[in-house]
Amino acid sequence: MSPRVVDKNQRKKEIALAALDLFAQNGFEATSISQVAKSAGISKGSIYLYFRSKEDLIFHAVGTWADQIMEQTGSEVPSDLPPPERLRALVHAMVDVFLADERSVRIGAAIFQLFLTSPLLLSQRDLTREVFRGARESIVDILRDGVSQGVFRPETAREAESIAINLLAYLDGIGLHYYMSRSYFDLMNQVDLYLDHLLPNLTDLNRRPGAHI
Amino acid sequence: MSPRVVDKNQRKKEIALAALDLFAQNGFEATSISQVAKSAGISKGSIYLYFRSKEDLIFHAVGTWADQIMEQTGSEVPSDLPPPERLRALVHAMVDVFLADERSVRIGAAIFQLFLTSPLLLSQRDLTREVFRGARESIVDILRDGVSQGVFRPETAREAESIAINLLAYLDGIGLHYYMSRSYFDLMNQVDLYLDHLLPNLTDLNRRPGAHI
DNA sequence: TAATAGTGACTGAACGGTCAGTCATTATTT
DNA sequence: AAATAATGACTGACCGTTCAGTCACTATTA
Repeated sequence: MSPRVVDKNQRKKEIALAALDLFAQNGFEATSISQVAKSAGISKGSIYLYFRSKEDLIFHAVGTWADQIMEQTGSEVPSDLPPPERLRALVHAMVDVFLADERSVRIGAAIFQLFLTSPLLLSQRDLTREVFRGARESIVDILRDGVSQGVFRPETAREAESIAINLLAYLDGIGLHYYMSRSYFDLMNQVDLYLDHLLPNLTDLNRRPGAHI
Repeated sequence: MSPRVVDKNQRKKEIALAALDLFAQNGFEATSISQVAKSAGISKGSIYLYFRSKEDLIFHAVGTWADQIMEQTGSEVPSDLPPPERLRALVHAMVDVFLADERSVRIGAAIFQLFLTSPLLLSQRDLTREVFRGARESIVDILRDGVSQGVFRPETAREAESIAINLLAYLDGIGLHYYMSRSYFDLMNQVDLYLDHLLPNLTDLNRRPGAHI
């Protein structure tokens, strides 16, 4: 029935990954379909055998990227550590997987801008929000775990969501700043400083909140 | 002998401001000169009487925006407060001026991406780095001031630069996340939580660093 | 005052180039 | 032969940029 058989899904993924590299280098708009085709070693027309439009290609490229990030981060954190160290290990894994790879930061920045400028494009199935939700839940789990073990202050459970939101926002911010002013500061040192300032607030059982003013 | 005279600089600023709105909405690349001309109420050709190129227009638009931001932020912080409250006031001012205005966050995000994808374009006179430097120095000044007044721990002086870097990175990150998932969390609450977790580390004179693990 | 000459702001058509997307054709398999 | 995969020339739209010409206004002249 059918001649030369190609694994459509596999090929789709290959093209998406080739596209992802170009997107990371030049952004979505500045990357042309012709470039993607050349980089993937196929013709321009063939792209449209696998993707309905450039928008569709962007969507799938971002999707495969998000999958990779989620997979890698999750598999790097040992689950038998005490909560404070587990939190640190998770953050380090996030930095290793996401922030230490310039390509990922570039893609992240491009996605951010896409979100801000044309919300309709990605918000339909909002993939990236899924990524953030996964990361946020991992952090909240550790915090709640620490409270029930008596290692973290009880208030931490109530603030867990907000703490996670701040932590993830910080990581994105420091990643952007890092690649804007390369070699200006040490990325991991900054991240550890953040944790050094955060953790005492969670562990010091005697500290009264708001006592600093 | 002489025809109608317009204030070239004034007109230039008007066009730049009109362009800025479009840039904030659609990003730099997706905004065409025709759109800018239409929005500014002049013809396409006239743009090139005031700017050498689109790149030149982008540069001036970002410049006027940066000037506005710097001006507004600086003028909002009373200088006679004790350092901890002064730091909080400065951060609040930054949030008010920069983060509470969606347009500014959008422009910021666009600049970030421009930096990452085509560093040559803006890095020539790197305006935005100037903005960050100004903000960073304001924070460092407050921290050093607090140490010499005996309100902040002596170590704070040594860490001042790193603390400022983290704070600014956090603010950018939380701003981006805020406008990505609108109405999901309260911006100022999150920022105050960050400060609540930071300030005790600066003020508690008895705390030993790194004692949390 | 009235006519005119001189000026720079401004215009919009046009240009070369690039883009996303299409489709008639060819290559490769069963 | 039949069916599908793959191609790349092609299209129309739009881009940034240019430029010859127009216009509104003013200074000078009569």
